[in-house]
Amino acid sequence: MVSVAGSGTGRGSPAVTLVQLPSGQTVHVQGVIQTPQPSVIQSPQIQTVQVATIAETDESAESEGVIDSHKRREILSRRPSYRKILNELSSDVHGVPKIEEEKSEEEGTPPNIATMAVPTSIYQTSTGQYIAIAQGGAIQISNPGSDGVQGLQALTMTNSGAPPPGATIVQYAAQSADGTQQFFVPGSQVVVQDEETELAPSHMAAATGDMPTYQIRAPTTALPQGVVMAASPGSLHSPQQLAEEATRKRELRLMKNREAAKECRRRKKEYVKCLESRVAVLEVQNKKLIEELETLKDICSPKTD
DNA sequence: TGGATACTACGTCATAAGAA
DNA sequence: TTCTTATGACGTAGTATCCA
Repeated sequence: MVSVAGSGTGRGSPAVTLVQLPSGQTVHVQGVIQTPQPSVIQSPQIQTVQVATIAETDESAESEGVIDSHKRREILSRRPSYRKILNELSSDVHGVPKIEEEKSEEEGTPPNIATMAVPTSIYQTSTGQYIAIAQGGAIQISNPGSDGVQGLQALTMTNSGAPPPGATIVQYAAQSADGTQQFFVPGSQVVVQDEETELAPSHMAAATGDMPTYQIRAPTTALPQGVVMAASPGSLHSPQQLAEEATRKRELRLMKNREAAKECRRRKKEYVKCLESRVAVLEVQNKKLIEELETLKDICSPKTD
């Protein structure tokens, strides 16, 4: 018979178990699990209730037909965020990385992702792209339908070189540009994609490859066909302008939400990866514990020849 | 080879949670 | 209180895999 008395099971300190052998000898055994860890699968009780509710509603939906989607949404949306769960886990358990906050992501921008400054104006081109003019003058282009890395592109204003008088060469860091594109920026200027890159200074063309160039010009008398001119904020009078402003706001909101959703999915993937690695660690620990148990059994019940 | 199914990524909507 | 952000849910499209 082996009696086991737990001690030192406080958080952060390795658990030392006092094992009393049949011979009266006591052995201090240090477990491989260093802290009492909550299960990664552990979730607030409400989540379990929700799962049950989902199954129930699904069944009832089959039998009764249509269910109240609002009610279901209300039930489903009570789940705490995975980031919160993981970060709480991280604060409890050493070794579980926290999901990075937005701040840290801004500090360390991935090389392929353009810096996203807070835009002051957002415009939509005739091809459906969004042009965000940041306060610093940076122009960002977002392609709807493309992913976050390729969809958000930064334009670098390069006034250096030898642009034509009154024109600013804009480097368009697009990975693919199909067709001629034209769009406007505030200040009654027009951004026009050059048909040939020859307009760009040769040193710039060499540095950017086949990158198309854009010029910001004073608008000509006639607007080019297919160009969507966004209304300047702050000068709205007619109902049509108000409607346009509302549309613009909606597009901006959608664009922000689109990016947020992408980011959210990225974090969720990260979260799932963390859980998976945690499971792997726990499985190893479990294995070790089983081995430890076998060893103790061998010690406690020596073979009688 | 073509249809069925599964998987993945995306965009949008609704809403909880937090910030201002 | 209002605004912004984060995220679950849902529908859709593209792609991969399986099977007759």
